Amino acid sequence: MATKQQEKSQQTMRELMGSAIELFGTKGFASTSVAEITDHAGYAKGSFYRHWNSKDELFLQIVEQKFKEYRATRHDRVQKAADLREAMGIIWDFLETIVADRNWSAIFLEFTIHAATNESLRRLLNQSDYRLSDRVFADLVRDHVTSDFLPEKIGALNTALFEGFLIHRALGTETLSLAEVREAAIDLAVKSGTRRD
Amino acid sequence: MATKQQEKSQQTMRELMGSAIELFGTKGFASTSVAEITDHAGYAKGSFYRHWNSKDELFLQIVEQKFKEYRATRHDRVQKAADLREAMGIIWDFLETIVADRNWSAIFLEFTIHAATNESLRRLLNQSDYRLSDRVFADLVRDHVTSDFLPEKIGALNTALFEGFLIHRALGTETLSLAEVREAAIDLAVKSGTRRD
DNA sequence: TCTCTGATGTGACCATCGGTCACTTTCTGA
DNA sequence: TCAGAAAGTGACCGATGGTCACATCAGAGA
Repeated sequence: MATKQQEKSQQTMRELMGSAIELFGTKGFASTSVAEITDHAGYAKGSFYRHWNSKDELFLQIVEQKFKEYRATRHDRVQKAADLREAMGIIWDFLETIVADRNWSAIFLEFTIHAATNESLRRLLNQSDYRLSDRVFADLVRDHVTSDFLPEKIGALNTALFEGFLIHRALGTETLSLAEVREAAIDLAVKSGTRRD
Repeated sequence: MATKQQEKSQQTMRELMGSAIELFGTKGFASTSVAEITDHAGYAKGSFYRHWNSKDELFLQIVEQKFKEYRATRHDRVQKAADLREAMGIIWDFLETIVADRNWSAIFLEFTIHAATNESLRRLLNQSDYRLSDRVFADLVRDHVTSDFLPEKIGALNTALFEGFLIHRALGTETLSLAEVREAAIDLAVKSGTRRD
């Protein structure tokens, strides 16, 4: 179906994206220049802008792809939870998948803050394809919440605690382990999501 | 004591810093250029580098000053707490002082992430003069912790939740109110800091 | 009062950045 | 075969953080 030109174009995009993933992954978003990405892949800088309108746009595409991968390794398990605590455990298994991608969790954080000062980028990033979404979390726990605490708020508390932990890690603070944050977050969710007696 | 030259130099620094505080406060750290800061204060760009070695250095100085102000409005009350819950309440009064400085809490976040990728800047920022410190928090709650959960970890959980909330706010997510985060954080601290029965 | 020294102030200059565009090369379909 | 479209190129643009040779000025010693 695809013509030789289209094939070539997609091959170039793959090469540039591979180069970008490698460089972003080692140097971060801001510290990696477009020229470095193209040089490393053996192209001229202009080629980059044939395929993407901006560095941000390529990065968003990488984020989307990475989150798809994360979800692929975890998503099949999310519906089987019997209660809120188990649902939270499955959610934190997913979050641990992200943390395991050592460099990238810090780079997501970097890009998130970068996007916060840009209206349209911020709107894009708030979509669930590009980020942990309060809404997605809410859908996962909704059936198990017996209190009148909104499921969305449980999701928001969890993502806040998770991203706050990422900041600590990015700064090299070793006070908290992931396991401890996980336990605290789950306790918090169970406490607020269970009807008080 | 100070010669007229020293006087002049300090006056210039004050003017440049005032200009910087105003511009950072409205446009953020990255989006404010050194040339803008000096222009707005009526100096040439070179003058800036007579007084500071970098844009980062000036910003650190501003952060230090601002945290000193925050502490000044709150610090006198911290020792009076009767129990862990009350100590946490006082700590969150302090955190609310920071949140109340609407733009700046977002800008601290921006600079924190910016500093995370720079070894020496990161080390500096981890000092308590420039940041919420797990250690300072720990000292405030230590006397009221009856479980064997480390006070430092209580501090870290709190700052993580707080800074995670700042990310949500920076992205314009309105799911959580500050009051709700405060309540969750205090519950979390009381739960983990109180001996289980 | 004059002069020398060192601190303050200046703006042209530098390398680098994200992004643009006129141009060349390569491919496609009639 | 050949015209037009798409892919690839690199000089160029304006803006950035930072530098530096030079100008200006305050103040101590003569």
